[in-house]
Amino acid sequence: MGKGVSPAADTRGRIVMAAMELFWAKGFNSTSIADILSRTQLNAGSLYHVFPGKQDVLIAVLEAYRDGIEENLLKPAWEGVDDPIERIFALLARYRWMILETDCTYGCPIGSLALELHEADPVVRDLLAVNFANWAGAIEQCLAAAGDRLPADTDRRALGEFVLTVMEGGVMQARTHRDVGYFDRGVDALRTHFDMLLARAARRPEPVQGD
Amino acid sequence: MGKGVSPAADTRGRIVMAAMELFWAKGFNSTSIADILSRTQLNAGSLYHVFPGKQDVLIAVLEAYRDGIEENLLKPAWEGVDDPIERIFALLARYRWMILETDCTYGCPIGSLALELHEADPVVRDLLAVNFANWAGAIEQCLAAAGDRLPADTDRRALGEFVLTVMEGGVMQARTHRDVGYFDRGVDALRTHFDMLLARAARRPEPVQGD
DNA sequence: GGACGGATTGAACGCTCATTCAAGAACGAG
DNA sequence: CTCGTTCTTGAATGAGCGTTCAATCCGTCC
Repeated sequence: MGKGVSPAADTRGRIVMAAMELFWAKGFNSTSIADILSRTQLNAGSLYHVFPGKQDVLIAVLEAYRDGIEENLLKPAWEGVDDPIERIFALLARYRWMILETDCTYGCPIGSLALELHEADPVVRDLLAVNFANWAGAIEQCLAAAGDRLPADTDRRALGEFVLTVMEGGVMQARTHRDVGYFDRGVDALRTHFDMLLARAARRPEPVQGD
Repeated sequence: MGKGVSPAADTRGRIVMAAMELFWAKGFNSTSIADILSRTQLNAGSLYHVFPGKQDVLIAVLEAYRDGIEENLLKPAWEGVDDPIERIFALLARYRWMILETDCTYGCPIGSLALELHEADPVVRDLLAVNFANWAGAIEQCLAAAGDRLPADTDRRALGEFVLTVMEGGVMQARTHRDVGYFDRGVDALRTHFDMLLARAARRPEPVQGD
C-alpha cells in the first residue's frame, strides 16, 4: 500500500486540481488543454489517456466541487462559529475574503461556469444545478437550526436560495465594478432582511394553535 | 434626405443588432465573426470597414444597451404602472417573461457578458459597469419617488443595487435549473423585504427631530 | 461621361486549439 | 529475464477562428 495510488489516478488528480484553478481564473473556454498540460507538466497523451476529452475534465472538476463542499468550503468557513444565523454570514464573509484576495476578480467558480456554459450538455448542467442545490441546502440547514427564531411561516428552502442569489449577484457586481463595496452592501441588505425576520418572530413568538 | 443614412451607417446598425442577439444567445467568445456575417448577409470586408475588430463590435453593443435602456427596457416595462414600488416589480416581471419566452435559457445580456469577460479591457469593463449603474439608478429613482413610504434611514442607492443583485442571481439560478421557480422565489423574498420595510416606515412615520 | 472615393467582395493567411496516434518507457507478474 | 499491460511521449492533423487586402463595384459631383 503506502502511497497506493496508480499512476493514472495521480495524473488524474493533478489534472483536476490544475483545471479547477484555471477554470476559476480564466473560465472554461479560455482555458486550453495546453494550459493544463503546462501547469501539470504532462503531455497531451497522458491527459487523453485519463480523460476522453476536455469536457470530461470539466465534469471531473464539478464533481470535485460537489464532493468537497463540506471539507473545503463549509468547514473552514464555520470554524469557531456556532450560531446558525451567524454561520450564514460567516460563509458570506469567506466569499468577501476571496474577492479581496483576488483584487475583485474573484467570481464564484460555479456561478461563472453556469453563466459561461449556455448550451451545456445535460450532464454538465445537472452538476452545476447540484452544486447550487447543495450550497442552498447548507444554508437551509442553518435556517432549520435557527428554529423558532425565524417566523414559523418562513420557507427555509426559498430563503436558502435567496442567500445564494444575493451572494452570486453581489460577487458579480463587485467584480464588474472592481469594488467590494457592491458585495458588502448586498450582504448588508441581507442582514437587514434577517434582522426584520428575527424581529418579527420575536414579536409574535410561535403562532400557537388558535392564535 | 429621405432615408438619409449612409451605407456604412446602415451596415453598422445591422451588425450591432445582429451582434446584440448573438452575444445574448451564445455569448461573446462563442459568437464568431462568421456568425455575424451570415446573419447580416455581409462580407468580412464590410464589417472590418466599419469596425476595427471584434471587440469594437462588443463595445458598440454595450453602448447600444446603455443608450437604449429607457426606450427599450424601462418604457415598455412601466407601461400603465404608476406606483414607484410596483414599477420595480413590473421590471422584474418583464425579466420573468423573458425567461419564460426563452425556455429558461434567458440570461441578462449584461450579466452574462460581465461574467464571461473576466479580463476585459478597461473600456469594456467600464461599459458593463455603466450599464449596471444605470439599471440600479433607475430603481433608485423609483425608491426616491416612494418618498416616506420607506424608512427615512433607507439607503436608496444600496437598495437599488440590491434589486439588481436579486435579479441577476435569480436569473442565474433559474437558467441553471431550467426552472423559473428559482427566479420567482427570489422575487417573492424581495417582495417580503419591501413589505417589511414599508411596514416599518408605516409604524414610525418620519422620525421627526427628537424622536 | 468621366473620375474619384466610399463601400463591398471573397479568397487567403496565420494562428490557436482539441484531438490523435505510432512509438517507446516503466513496471509488475511469472 | 520476458512477456504483457499500463502509462507517457511529442509531433502531426485538421478544423475554426479573427483578420487582411487587392480587386471591384457604385453613387455622386463636376
